[in-house]
Amino acid sequence: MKRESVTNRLLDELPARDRERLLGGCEPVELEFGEILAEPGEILRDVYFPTGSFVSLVLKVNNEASLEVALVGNEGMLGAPLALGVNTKQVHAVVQGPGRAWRMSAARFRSELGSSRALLQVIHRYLFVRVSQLEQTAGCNRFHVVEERLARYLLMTADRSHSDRFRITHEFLAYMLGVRRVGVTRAATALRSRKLIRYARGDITILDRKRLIGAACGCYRADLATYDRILAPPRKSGD
Amino acid sequence: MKRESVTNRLLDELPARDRERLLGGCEPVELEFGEILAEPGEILRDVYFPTGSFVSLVLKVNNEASLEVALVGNEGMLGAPLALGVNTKQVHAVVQGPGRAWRMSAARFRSELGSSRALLQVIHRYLFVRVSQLEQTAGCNRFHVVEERLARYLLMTADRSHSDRFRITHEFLAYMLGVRRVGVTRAATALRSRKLIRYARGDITILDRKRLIGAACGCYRADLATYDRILAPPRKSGD
DNA sequence: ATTCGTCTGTGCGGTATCGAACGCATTGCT
DNA sequence: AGCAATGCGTTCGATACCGCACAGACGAAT
Repeated sequence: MKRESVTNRLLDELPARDRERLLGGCEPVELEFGEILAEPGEILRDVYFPTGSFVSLVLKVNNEASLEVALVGNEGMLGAPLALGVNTKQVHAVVQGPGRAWRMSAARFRSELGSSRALLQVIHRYLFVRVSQLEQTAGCNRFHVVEERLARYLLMTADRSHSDRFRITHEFLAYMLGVRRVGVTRAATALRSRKLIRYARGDITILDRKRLIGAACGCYRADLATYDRILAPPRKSGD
Repeated sequence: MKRESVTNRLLDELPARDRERLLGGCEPVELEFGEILAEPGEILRDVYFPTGSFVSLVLKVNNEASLEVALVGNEGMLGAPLALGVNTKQVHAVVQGPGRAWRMSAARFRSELGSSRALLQVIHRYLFVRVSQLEQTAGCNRFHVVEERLARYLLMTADRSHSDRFRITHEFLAYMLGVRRVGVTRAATALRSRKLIRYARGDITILDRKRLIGAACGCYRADLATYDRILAPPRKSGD
């Protein structure tokens, strides 16, 4: 089910030479579910390039409500804002999918940004994608019903876990979507009754990916399109 | 009411030498209400540094609903993502407050970014602020009621128009907040009955700024704090 | 085997907002 | 002066979601 030797797509974009040097400054780490990689206000010590793992960035509002503002897997990285010269986080970074990642010290990453023009360009483009997807998510949270948002979120999670089956509870989903747990249960029940998903005690399986995409709002497809358009070729006039 | 000789705060951050050279590449323009400066998918031709004017960035969802994702006045600029090497917009840029702005060609701006380290740093920090405020807005749209959001929005507009009195209709506010016009009317009526604002046919006046801040959600103050923390001194280790 | 904690399902009343429709006042145009 | 357009206010029923509460079902630990 789970593909082997998953790599990081940002690193894949780099020329072999730049990638090798970057990886030379990285160490492989195994991230565990629930691990906190950063808290708001902290100085950012390390950056992460997930390969098998993925990380939720969660915003807390009024110290009670919460909402996920980004989901970072092997298509991205944690700590990209360092490229903007700011070394603090505004949000919580929580490991949602356990697995491997490359870790590099913030200082080394900044130094690498200075040495590799290709790296800078990729990170810049990735930041742009993140902004675009954040805009999309803002609209999604405002206009789309829980069931559509849940479907979108499950698809995003499946993509980043490289599997149609993964672990996540209704409680956790509620936390990420900024709704009540009961709201998730209702939406999940609806999706299940349509045979799009199956689940039991935190073990979720996507049964019909195509139709689940249909049940999700267009934001899922829009996110994918944005990523492909900005981060994949064709390269135009340089950075 | 309206202060004279309003400048742009990003430009103000630059050393005099860099600012002068940048302004040398700019021309002053007078932006009119409703003018469209950019549409999604277009190639970005010019960047703008508003001084007296301000511009709404509006996201369209499903070609029907709409939502403002940023409000750019003399505290910011339009076209900052060029610094990320991407020259297209995802959103609509509509002039909401008429007035002056400095305009510069996208090409020249990119060239200036290469020549002025101070400029690059300021733009980078501004981008970070925009991301943070976007995250805040995403949460705001999800959790806060229309009345709070309206109060916040009026305060933001007042700040950028450098006046407690400005023109904006309920219809337009509804468009920006992503709610029905009737929803705005109800919220506005409530604020008026509390003597926080006064309005008639698109002519809005903030009567009690302090208490209006109290009526707004904390997102307004949070945005201001983020801006001051990131863009104002103290400068730390470099970009 | 029993207990306990976790995960999921259901039911109830309350509320913010929606969609649609209509009335009225002011402004601007001819 | 007359007329149309614009801006604002109100009402109606519908709906999505909320907060709270409780009940069953499964799994792990003692």
